[in-house]
Amino acid sequence: MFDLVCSSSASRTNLAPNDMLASLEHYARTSLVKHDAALFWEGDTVAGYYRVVHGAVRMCKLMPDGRRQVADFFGDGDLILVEFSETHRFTAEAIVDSVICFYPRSAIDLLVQSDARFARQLLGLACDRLMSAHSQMVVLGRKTAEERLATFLSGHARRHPKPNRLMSLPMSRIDIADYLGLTVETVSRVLSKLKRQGVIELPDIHSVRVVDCDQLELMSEGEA
Amino acid sequence: MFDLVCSSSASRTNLAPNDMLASLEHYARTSLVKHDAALFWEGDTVAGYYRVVHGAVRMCKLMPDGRRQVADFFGDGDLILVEFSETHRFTAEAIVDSVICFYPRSAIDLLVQSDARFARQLLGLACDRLMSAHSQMVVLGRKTAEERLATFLSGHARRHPKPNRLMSLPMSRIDIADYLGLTVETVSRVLSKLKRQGVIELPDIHSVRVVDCDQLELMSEGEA
DNA sequence: CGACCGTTTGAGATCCTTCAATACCAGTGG
DNA sequence: CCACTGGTATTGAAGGATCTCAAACGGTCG
Repeated sequence: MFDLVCSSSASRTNLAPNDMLASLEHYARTSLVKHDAALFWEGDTVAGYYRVVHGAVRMCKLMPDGRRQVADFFGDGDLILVEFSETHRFTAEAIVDSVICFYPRSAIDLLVQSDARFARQLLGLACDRLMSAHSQMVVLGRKTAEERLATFLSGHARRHPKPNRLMSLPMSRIDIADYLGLTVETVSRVLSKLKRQGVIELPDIHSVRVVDCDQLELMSEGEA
Repeated sequence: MFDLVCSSSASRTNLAPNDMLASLEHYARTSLVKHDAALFWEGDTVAGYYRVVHGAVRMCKLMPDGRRQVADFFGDGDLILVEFSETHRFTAEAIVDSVICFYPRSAIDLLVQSDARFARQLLGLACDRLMSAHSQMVVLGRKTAEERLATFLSGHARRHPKPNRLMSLPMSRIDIADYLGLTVETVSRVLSKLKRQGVIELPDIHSVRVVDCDQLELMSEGEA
């Protein structure tokens, strides 16, 4: 399984987590996390940091009455950047069976303290994530259901460019709904509408083919 | 005016920006930014970093049709952490006449590269902000108008504890609306309702007294 | 004073949610 | 092989929270 640790390539950011974490591989422990199992729960003590070697992870928060918000999705190669606080403020769960690499907190902290270049790279990663988070606020605060789905799909297409424009959506409709601040029904309705309009195709439940990428981009900003 | 640079104390985070930036004061330039004037615009080249010495700043994004989302507010002492990208992805504007300190990018970059401790502190700041951003996603994606206002007010009260619970809201109702993903009218209506219920008082347009803090906290999670 | 701008309040419209029914698919056991 | 079952997804109809449009209010500044 260890060879999987260095197998990923497509990162969400321009940074290379593999380079960045190369000096940590000595301390890393890789494990398999089953579908819907948690990497950690909100309230848990921060024991270390996780990287998705292969699979998919959602980071979410639950309100007392059960309402849920998915703050972010992580795919192959992504480092789950957590706060420097004592306890986790969010729950991380595997969307599908995933290979997860764990780095003890002490190792990361030591490296951050001693290696300015490493700290710089982590900082860059954190700033990129912060920017993405702020962009997502525009989605949640100001966009219509159709614009939200268009933003989600075109963003996904941009991050995971595929030869035939067929990309996989490992997460369920509920996950998408909770990520976009909508209900499952609305997500389903809008996807059906986009399909009817010929903007996308839905070969199977976890696949989307973006037929008209430009149109999708326009829709994502309400310019269609 | 230079003495103002070191005057602030109440930070949003547990880090001390003043300590952190002490070694940068040599390169810093302080200036006055008028009410509603921009520190920088979306699309501008990132020339450096800004810190609010005294005053208040909003960071926001505009959609093509004029819809606006305020991603964050910055108060006395806050460092406006920007991405390491070439251009600004958001616009920063002064909410009131503000004293703003500017640090050239080269100086910060150099320090980040050379001083692991400094980089570590910036990283901590970035992670804190990231966490706040994720929390705001819950607000924007899943909370009702009443819960949003309650969250905003109790969060503000927690960050700016005042002896008589009288805190200032320098931003306009529109700013609050654009921060919470609501309309001005809804913000106004909910504030009136909270006032009627005796949870808050509104001595003047830019002041709020939190009468029942516990109730507000409960309301912010939909447990009232 | 009077114009202006931001805020508050009211009434009707709308988009999304809620509730409900149906469809679909994989797995299981007869 | 097929019926059964549980879970997820889709589709429909009705309701509701928030938005939109509109008017009144209130403070500020010339």
